[in-house]
Amino acid sequence: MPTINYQKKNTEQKEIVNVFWFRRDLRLNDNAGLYHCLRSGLPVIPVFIFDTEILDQLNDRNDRRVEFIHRSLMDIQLKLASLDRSLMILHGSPKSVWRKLIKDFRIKSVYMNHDYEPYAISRDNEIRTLLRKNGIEFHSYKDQVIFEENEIVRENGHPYSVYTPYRKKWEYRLSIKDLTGYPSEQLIDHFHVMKPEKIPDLGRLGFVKSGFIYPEKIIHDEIITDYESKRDFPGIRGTSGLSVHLRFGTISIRYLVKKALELNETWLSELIWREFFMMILWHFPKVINEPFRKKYKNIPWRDDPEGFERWRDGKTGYPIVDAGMRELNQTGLMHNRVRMITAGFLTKHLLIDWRKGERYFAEKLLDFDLAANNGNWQWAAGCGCDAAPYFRIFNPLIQAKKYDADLMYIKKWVPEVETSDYPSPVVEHSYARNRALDVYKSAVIE
DNA sequence: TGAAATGTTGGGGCG
DNA sequence: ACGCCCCAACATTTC
Repeated sequence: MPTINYQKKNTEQKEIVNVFWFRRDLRLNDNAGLYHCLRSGLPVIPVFIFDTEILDQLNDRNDRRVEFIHRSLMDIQLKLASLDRSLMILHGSPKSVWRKLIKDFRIKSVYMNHDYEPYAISRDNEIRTLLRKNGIEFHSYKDQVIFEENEIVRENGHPYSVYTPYRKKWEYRLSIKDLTGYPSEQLIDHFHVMKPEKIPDLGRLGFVKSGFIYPEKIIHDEIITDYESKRDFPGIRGTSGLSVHLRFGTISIRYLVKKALELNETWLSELIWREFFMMILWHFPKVINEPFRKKYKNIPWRDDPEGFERWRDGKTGYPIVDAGMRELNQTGLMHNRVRMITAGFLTKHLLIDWRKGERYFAEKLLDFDLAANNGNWQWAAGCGCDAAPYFRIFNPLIQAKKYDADLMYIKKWVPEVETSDYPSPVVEHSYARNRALDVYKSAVIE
């Protein structure tokens, strides 16, 4: 029998481990990839990488998302520490960090969950190649969505570009097994025993605290049940407020869909919109830079730095628009109806390129998700798949009257609204409306 | 997930 | 009682 001498001296004492890589799935319970990893039979080292490729691009050192991630990691760490386990927090480019991990540990397999954005796909391809070169297995699982890009397609195999038939097929395809949870939390003792590592504070990551309020992770059944009747009123608590938890995976989509089936069909539909836009981005990554519908590509957007600034700072002179922008600036969130109104205002009333608004939301939104943000901005601009026709223009005064009649929302964010300090409208509504109609009409190729 | 413009209807005031 | 006008309310079309 031949002797295989495969152990190098410096790895001789090292235990073989598997690694789980946390990314957009910052939770211990019902986590598909984590579950499979913990069942692998080897001790598991959980890692998170503060990716400098992403962090270095953030303009603001006061970024609520970094703080949200930081807080979520602390929650995980607290739980692990109570069992003498530890999350490993690393900082650097994924490639350099993985090179180091490969050196420091004797890794058999690396587990993670699929991540679908273009950057994540290329990052994961690179890491997969690196691991493979080093003889390490790579396992990735569906976890972030119920159905992936190719699971809900038309009869001819092509992707949908209209929401309603997509939703119908999605609901038709859904079965109990798609919602089965992964009891990863019950396997916590399969993590490698190690001394709990201290999580570096935000300052060491180059960020500052923002006076950030962690959005609650509680599902209030009554809010979901009353969703249709209350969701359009920004002055009351009518939406679930769970978007950020979906964004970072601090809550499981399978659990939320189960709740939706129990409580409210319309709310389920919102969860399906999320997968619809993810599917669109996956199949048509060009939408990041271009309108989904080509015939909208020649709209002569106005160059209007002052208008943009007034929109950005919540000083347009339209109370509902200003309230929304100030809510965004102050909290990192904005009520969904108001997102539609503010996006419509920038694209239609100011005729400013939707990409500028998209970029601003991307910078500010705590729940920022590339697919949803892009899809919804294109919807507002009229150039997206299944978008509102361009001539559906919101009147910000009517919207305010309909959805914030008592000024609860407006007064909260624009306290000076009824005083002389409040600016006059940046542009008169009916003038702006007609201008938008004219410009779109002559620029859209029919 | 719109709003404005235009058309229609019907009740009531009034000659 | 009747026709005419006004106008609110609702419906339809248009952007």
